[in-house]
Amino acid sequence: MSIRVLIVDDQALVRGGLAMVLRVHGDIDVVAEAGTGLEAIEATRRHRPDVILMDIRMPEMDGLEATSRILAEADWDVRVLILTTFDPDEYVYEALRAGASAFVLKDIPADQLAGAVRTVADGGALLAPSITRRLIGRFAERQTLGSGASRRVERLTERERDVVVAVARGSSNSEIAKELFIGPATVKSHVSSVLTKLGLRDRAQVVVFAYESGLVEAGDHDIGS
Amino acid sequence: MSIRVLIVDDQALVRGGLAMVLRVHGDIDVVAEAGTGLEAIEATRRHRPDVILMDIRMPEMDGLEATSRILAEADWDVRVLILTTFDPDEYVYEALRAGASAFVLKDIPADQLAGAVRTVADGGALLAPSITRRLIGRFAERQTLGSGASRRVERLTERERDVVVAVARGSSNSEIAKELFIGPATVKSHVSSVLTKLGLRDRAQVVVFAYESGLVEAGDHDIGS
DNA sequence: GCGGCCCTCCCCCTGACGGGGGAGACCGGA
DNA sequence: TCCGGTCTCCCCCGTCAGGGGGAGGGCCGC
Repeated sequence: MSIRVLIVDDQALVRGGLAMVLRVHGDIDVVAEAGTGLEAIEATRRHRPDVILMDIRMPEMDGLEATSRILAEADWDVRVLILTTFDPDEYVYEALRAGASAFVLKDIPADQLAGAVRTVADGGALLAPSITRRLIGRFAERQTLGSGASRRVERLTERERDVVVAVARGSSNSEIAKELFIGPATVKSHVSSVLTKLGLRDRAQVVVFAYESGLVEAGDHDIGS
Repeated sequence: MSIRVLIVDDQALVRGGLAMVLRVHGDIDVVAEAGTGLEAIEATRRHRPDVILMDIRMPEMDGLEATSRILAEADWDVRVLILTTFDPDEYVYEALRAGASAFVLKDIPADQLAGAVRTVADGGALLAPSITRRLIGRFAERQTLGSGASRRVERLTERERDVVVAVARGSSNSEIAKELFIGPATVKSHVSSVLTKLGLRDRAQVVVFAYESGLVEAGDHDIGS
């Protein structure tokens, strides 16, 4: 069964070129084209494509907005491949947030485009090499930025780390005492030694330290009701 | 000028196959092979390759450890392309942390391998589609997880957000007063309304909220001396 | 003009937090 | 064996944080 593709770009010439490039592959079927975000939504509803090649800069709703809306309302498996000329940071991150499965630049060789479409239709994801590089950079940074701080983490005893983690969840001393099955006085003394060892002043700074050192990570838990 | 490549894999047969696949491309020069992590380090020192195809599972130091060490000591531009059979999560993240530029599976078509080597040599990065998918997933999660919390952020006034950010740096009320050029009493009242509006108890929980909602991000600032 | 919201600042009060110092018990290494 | 580190807990005490309540001025919209 062939892959049903929708091409979205405000330049008819580009759409035609892409369609031509893709049609030579027997397993890819270009079912429709659209020139604006609104048209893309409409065409998606009507033709129910598997993969959408989406440009970003377009009149009447850009590709990112269209992507969000399409993915929000689609009740079948549709994947969006962002295909753009430039690669400004914000676009990439917005696109990924919008739910795009791929972000490739228009300088991609024609033969690789078909491969990209297949990869995306297959449930895979791919990014332009330069973007992958930045994403990895951001990721690796998150993992290593605590290097200065994590050296100090090692000065803490195991129990002290337990207390730090509990503090970093927003627990009070008495709550921590219950969590760890020890007395409140013990928690106090642990907190005190943590403050001394890390050169911090109060529990709020302990929370900051915990996040910055990677001891806890955003998303590990909820806060508030 | 051709790309100098070092192939590291504990199975001679695999090394031979990879070398053969790559040698048919005129711009790629396989300068050495290694069968263990230690040999990889040694071969890297001697041959100074541009790109290293690195297997993970090997006797005498695995590929991740070898990657870290090589990148730590190299005084020239060398990039590591991890080439493995499986793709367990931990390996990927460890590999990226170790500084790898690419992570591809051995099921990659032969002709794309050369392209991957060129991409990496060019300063780009690439990941197997399934891995890219997970990485994007993690990234998008980071961006959206604050959705529940960020709705509550909107209930705060601008000044209150200023205070929250300051609190999330570990500042005391009097310090915040100086930072914002207002009186300590004003800070107190802002903090109080923040606590009320967000349903929190103390400033430590405010810090947690700030990180979890994305109002501040790990890496935005340092803590302690 | 009036009400509502925001920002600014004040009072008092309670309680949790954090500093200082000490102590007993356990464990592992010198 | 004794010493050092860790974990447990105690007391006293000062301070800062947070709750409650109030107040004046500025801005905006009705």
